[in-house]
Amino acid sequence: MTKPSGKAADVSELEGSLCWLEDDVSSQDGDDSSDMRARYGLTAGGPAELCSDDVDEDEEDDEETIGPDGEPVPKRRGPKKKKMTKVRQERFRVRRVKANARERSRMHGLNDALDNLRRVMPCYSKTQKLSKIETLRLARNYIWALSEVLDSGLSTESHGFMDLLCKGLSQPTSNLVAGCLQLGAAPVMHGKLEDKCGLSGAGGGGGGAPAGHHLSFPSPGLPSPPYGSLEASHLLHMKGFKGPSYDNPSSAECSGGTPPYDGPLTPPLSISGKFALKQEPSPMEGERNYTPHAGQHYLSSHRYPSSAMAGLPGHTLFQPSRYELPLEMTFDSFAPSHMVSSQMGTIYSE
DNA sequence: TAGGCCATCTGGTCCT
DNA sequence: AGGACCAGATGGCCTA
Repeated sequence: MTKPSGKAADVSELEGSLCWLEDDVSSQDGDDSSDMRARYGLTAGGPAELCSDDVDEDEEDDEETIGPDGEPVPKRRGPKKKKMTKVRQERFRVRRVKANARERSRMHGLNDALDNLRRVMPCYSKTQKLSKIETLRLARNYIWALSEVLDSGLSTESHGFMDLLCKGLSQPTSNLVAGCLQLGAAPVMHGKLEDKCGLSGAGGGGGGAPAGHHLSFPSPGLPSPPYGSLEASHLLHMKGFKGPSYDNPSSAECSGGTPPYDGPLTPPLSISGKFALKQEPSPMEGERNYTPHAGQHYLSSHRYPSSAMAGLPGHTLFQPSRYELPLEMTFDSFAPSHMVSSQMGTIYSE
């Protein structure tokens, strides 16, 4: 998956040449070092400069330098930089390599989380992946739209719902989303559940869609597929579908697609809290006031349809929490294959 | 071919 | 000292 990076190759070759070979480079006629600095964006204030200090240090040692006017120049303040010995060079190189590996790993983790987020978006397609930025935008819109459904009774079949979903998205993404909503969901459910659980029926596993479950959105006159697919398991919540018990632990084995969250047990879910605290202006602000309850409704609606939830005995809403859920955990928990997660048991208290 | 998207490397900063 | 996080730079790939 990792494609070879020309720069990486270059850098690996150059590794060590910018700094610890400064002596050699600077002694040559050509301006190789400045070329390399320019090419890789190293500034005079950067490490190359530090290397120069090292070089100077070698020359100056501990003596005070003499300025051009013959007056002694005071020694530079701060900790004296150590000479770049071979051992230090090697140690630096090893450290850099390790740091690169960590950074790669970190970014992979970030991308995994983003992938998990993509999977719970209303349009998920393995072939046509949403870009990172569009995924985040759509996720925000999706949460917003669902909260509208619960708070304002906005119909998931209305233009307004789709408008909310597509707000701020690029035209291709908007088309994708609209196309998904247009197509309905049943086939997708199959694909996803089969992927993760080897199930062939839409009713198995976490939640399941009723046979023939279909959303019919007004045709916006969009271009033809290929589009991604509407995630049926999301919409069935919106439509009040009451599937099999999500508390059934035996269904939890379907959650193999995503690594389990190793962190502390779910704190009181706080999406609402996060929304309540949000400061940045949004394109949707001014259209409605976002209340902490919206997020709670959202959470609840993913576990139980709102209509069913209303009848739950003694269910209580959670207080907004200072905790923030890791993104991948938050959405994993809502993913169809994770709806049976035991963590979800923390949503309600009786 | 330009532009968008992405992966990777890198140095800086903060924290433990 | 070392790890996590971040942002900038760079080059590759893909598509209109």
